[in-house]
Amino acid sequence: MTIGRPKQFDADKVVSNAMNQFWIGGYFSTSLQDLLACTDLSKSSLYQSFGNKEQLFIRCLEQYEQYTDEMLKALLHETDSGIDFIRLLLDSVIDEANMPEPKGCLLLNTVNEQLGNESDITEAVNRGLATVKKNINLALEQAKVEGELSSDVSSDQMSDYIMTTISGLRTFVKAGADRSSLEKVVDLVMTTLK
Amino acid sequence: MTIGRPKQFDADKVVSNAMNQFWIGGYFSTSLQDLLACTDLSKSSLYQSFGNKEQLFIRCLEQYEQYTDEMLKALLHETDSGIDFIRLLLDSVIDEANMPEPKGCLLLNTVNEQLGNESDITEAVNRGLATVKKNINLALEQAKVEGELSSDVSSDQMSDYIMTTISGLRTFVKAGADRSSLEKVVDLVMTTLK
DNA sequence: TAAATTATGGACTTATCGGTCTATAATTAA
DNA sequence: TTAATTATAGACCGATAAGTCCATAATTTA
Repeated sequence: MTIGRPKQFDADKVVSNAMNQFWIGGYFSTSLQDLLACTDLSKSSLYQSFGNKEQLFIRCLEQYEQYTDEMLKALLHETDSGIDFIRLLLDSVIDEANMPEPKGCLLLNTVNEQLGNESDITEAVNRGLATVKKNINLALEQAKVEGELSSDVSSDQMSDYIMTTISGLRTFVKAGADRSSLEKVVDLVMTTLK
Repeated sequence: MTIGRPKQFDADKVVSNAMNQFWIGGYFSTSLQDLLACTDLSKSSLYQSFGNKEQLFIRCLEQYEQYTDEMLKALLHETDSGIDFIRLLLDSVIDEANMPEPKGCLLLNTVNEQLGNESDITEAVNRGLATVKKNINLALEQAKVEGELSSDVSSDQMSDYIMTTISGLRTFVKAGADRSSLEKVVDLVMTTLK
């Protein structure tokens, strides 16, 4: 048994709250004050339990990766076809259009923050993006089996392409683009999948 | 004639230097100290001549828009076909891949900074993006005239699509993606243009 | 040369940043 | 009940942020 006062908080819940704050505000703009407020932790507890802002952020990125992985796997599982999965994915991206403050994707947001030489963060982000890509790859492979996608095309190349378009769409959602114009872009992207 | 000591600096040159600093570091992370260093201005001169950081930034965005517009017009003029222009444009985007610190596009960088309610900045960014899109649109119209692009496709829709892919490519350049994989994505994008 | 005008240098202000440290409260096993 | 251990609150720190202000230097016209 461990000796001493037990933790007064659930670490996963703390990370979850911090993750949402980082998601909304970004790494740089999220202050320690913000983190203390959304986690209901004291400064000492946060530093003692999570090290510092950067280490907490990395835990948030890892939790985000895990959540996203689960979400994508569930979506693929409940979708009839791999192509439909891609379509649903792209639609979900532009669902944020015309919303007051679209959050986008925490991983892509972080890439675009240009954090420079914070290599630990960069690595966590790239692990997360690789996980997303893997799920897209799975969907494309499934589409090939289903005969909806030519087996000639490289799933790897195509999943890079889908990732790229998702990223672009997310940026234009943030730029305030109309949903209707983004829908037309999605239509065009989907024509590539055949 | 104006009375008093004349300005000791060229305003356009100051804006140009500041623009480069913002381009490298982003709006948020570029401090007044950085701006004073790269412009060789004193704090008083900067505030007296340019108002504040935000107003200076907006002038930088406008200069960036102007430079980019000139650059794109020149490129289109010296390119044989509208399709070649698009290809060259996409290639130039991924030319930054595997470079130590890719700067990307100042306008897209700014969108991704999520500056919230700084509406003057948002407007300047969207003006700039509209200018870029207009040039892409011109190239697509030219491609139609040249018979390289079906007149059935909507240039407006297609230029939104090209803008989206450029944005996505820029993000993945920053994420450290290989040039070779990005080239394959560009190949896939180009197949849409026919 | 004098008066008017503008540019400039730099001290100063207020706020906030991430992070440290110490004293104390809480909880455990023995 | 005591000793060990951990959690917590909050004062404190140095650095830096954007921005203000005033005295002074420079240049003009008259």
